[in-house]
Amino acid sequence: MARTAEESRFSLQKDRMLRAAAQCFNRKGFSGTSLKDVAGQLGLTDAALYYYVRNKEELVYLCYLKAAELGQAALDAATAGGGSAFDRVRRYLRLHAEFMLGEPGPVAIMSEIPSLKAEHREEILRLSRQHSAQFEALLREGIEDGSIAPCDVRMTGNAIMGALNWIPKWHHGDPDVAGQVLASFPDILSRGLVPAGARKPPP
Amino acid sequence: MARTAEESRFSLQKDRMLRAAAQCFNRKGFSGTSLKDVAGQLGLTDAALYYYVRNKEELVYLCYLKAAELGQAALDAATAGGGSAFDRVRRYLRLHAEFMLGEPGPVAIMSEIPSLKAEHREEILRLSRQHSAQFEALLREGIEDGSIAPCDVRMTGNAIMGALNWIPKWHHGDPDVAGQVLASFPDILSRGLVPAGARKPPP
DNA sequence: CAAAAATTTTAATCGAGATTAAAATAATCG
DNA sequence: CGATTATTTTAATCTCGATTAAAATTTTTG
Repeated sequence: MARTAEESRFSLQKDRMLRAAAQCFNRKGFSGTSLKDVAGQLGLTDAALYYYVRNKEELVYLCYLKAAELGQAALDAATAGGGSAFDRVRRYLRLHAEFMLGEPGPVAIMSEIPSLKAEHREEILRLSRQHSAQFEALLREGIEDGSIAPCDVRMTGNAIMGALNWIPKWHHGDPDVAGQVLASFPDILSRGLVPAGARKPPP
Repeated sequence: MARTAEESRFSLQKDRMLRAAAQCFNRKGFSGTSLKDVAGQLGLTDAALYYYVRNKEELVYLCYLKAAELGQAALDAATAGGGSAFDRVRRYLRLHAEFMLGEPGPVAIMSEIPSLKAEHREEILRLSRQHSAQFEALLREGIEDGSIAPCDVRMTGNAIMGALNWIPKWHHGDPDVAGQVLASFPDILSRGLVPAGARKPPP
């Protein structure tokens, strides 16, 4: 069997597992979901999961890792496009919202950080801080180029992230709602960033 | 023993218990916290909790009930003061932020809703929806009196609630940070609500 | 102080879920 | 096809935490 084929098949299965796990963790939390729950969604026995993963903790860890990866990708994609910092922020808001609405929706689990073993926790927190820092840098850039009103970037970043991260708590897979979110969140969250005087008065 | 004295002492102890429980639930989630954890914080044995509560589920339920009560109080207090709808929203933002920063911080647990038994879940969801509805009504009022820019009130409400509810995830009891939150969140979250043209241009 | 009520502890039960090892099955390769 | 590897299941173990009943302790009351 070719190594690449082997690995691709393996990671396909593993990917399904991670999606299932993330879904469960989002619904019931780390301690609240049993391996049987996750395995059940895949039509497997709980013991089968140990073929892919060393233990339950590693399962959350991998979910987080993938979440971090996707989040980073969203941030990169938004930043890459060019335009004013404000424009890039807006793109990011859209992409992040899409991300939070998406099936695997791994990010919402961020509540389960305490369940990670110290080593993994450090790594995930580092990635998370890095992500925040990058977003805050973007805001700062916007303040300098004048496309964003001066503000406490740390707090503003936290507010925006919170609004986005909270989405899975009330969006219960309803596609109509998803549409509304995508249509309105970028506006709602970027509106407060517009510098005073840059808003066009009503006609 | 006078009935009132008896009850007040009882509820005092019970209150301590609920605070401890809420704190644990926020940290480790429902399934993640053992009764021993909660009891430990009170210097009691796990079994002692059963004197105050029928079982673990009732513990979360009571936490939620208290959270709903406090949240409602904040909303009432903000609404009572009068002023434009925008002013009332701002007061609410401040009070809600204080609430989320406060010691018992019971609200963040909203993740644990699935752990409630159907009957309790219904009640809590009802209260939660009622709270949201009231806030949205306030936004709608502001749109009508012109103090708030037209928007999708449902989504705007969700965004603001999310930003507030997420606070406990990153505020780890640091009093400095608490100060920054109170100083900036009302601004940050209300800035986007200001109608176009109503913002004073820079001098 | 002694009885009654309130509060907490001890000790025991009980099931659930994580983890493991060995066995069974399925897939792939030469 | 037969051998080898990959995947999953069975069955067993083991710990932890919820729950309960009975006993002990503390508090209150008359």
